[in-house]
Amino acid sequence: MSTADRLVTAAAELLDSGGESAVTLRAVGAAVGMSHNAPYKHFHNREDLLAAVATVDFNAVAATWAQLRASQREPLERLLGALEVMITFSVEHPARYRLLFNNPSIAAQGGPLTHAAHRALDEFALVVETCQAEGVLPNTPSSTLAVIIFATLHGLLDADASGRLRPRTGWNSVLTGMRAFIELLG
Amino acid sequence: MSTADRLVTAAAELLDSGGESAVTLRAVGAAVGMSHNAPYKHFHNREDLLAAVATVDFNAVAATWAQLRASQREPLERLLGALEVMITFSVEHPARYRLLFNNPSIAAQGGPLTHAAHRALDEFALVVETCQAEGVLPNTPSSTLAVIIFATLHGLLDADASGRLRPRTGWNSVLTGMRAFIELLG
DNA sequence: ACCTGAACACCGTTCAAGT
DNA sequence: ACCTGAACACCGTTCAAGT
Repeated sequence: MSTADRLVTAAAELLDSGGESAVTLRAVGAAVGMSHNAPYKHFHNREDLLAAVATVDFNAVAATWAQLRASQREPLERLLGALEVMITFSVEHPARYRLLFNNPSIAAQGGPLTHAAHRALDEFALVVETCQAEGVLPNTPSSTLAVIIFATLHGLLDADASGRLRPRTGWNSVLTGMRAFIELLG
Repeated sequence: MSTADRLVTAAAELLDSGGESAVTLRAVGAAVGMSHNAPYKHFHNREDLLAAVATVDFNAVAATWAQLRASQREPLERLLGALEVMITFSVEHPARYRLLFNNPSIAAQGGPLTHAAHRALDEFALVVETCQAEGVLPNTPSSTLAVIIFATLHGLLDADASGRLRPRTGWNSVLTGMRAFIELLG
């Protein structure tokens, strides 16, 4: 495992355990047994390191979705499965989820991160397309429908993270809301 | 205008001009001609000051929506108008928008902020209800439908802020996407 | 009650120096 | 090429002191 990879892993673990503010270069350096200056030999700055974490996570999510697409489950089950992957990730790694979808300054970096984000959303769009081909979802342009569905998912996750979802809807999970939403579409 | 109000106004202006990182207590203090320590006499800490900005903004949005509801426009136009209010706010005050809907640690503070957020979302739900009564929107429980619509709006705004909306959909604005979405519902 | 200025324990980042 | 340690210019927050 390269030093760069170990730094990214350490940053991801710090995000999980203490949130974004816990990811100081000093803490990252200490986690890999180096000085607080070591990250600068592998990343341009702190944001660049965080972007590397996001890139890894986008690729991991995309890979999970690709696996799901290759499975033999029913189209609608595949879509709900894809949503569940994202929901689970946001629950288990809230700070890293925010890095993926709530951080304009990091998204603006472009480069490999943008590429990974595109790849992930393309994979999601393919799952949506399968549902459309089977008549489970309306026949609007698949790229825009995928964006709408994903936007709704993200919006519900954010509302949930802010504690504004449960008291208002009574839903026991974001997935319950997404089921209701997909039913509205179909 | 009380010192507390001036501090909140200064913080809001700093958010607009330089984003959240520009809101240092030293900058806020200087903006009102006081020391960097003055805010502590009116707010518990930096987060508390930011929460006060969010509270003011939630109330302003709620007031605009209330005005819209009292107008004599068509139900669907009122809904689109309500969406446009939020879109405009997010474009003109991106950092303050993120404070309202993208900041779990601030939302978790509870108190007047949570109250203002509820008031705003209640107002939005009433606009949705009117559309349902007129048969423009499906007849699901209005509180959950309002949450779904708002979640989709927020998701599209976030995708737009991350630069991931236009290249994928070609929509010239988030409102275009919301029109497509509402058409899907109706 | 409200405000100031010094002080403290942090940060990210830069730079000279080492291997 | 990779890494270290000192240094710099910041932060939020605390505290003693003033009015």
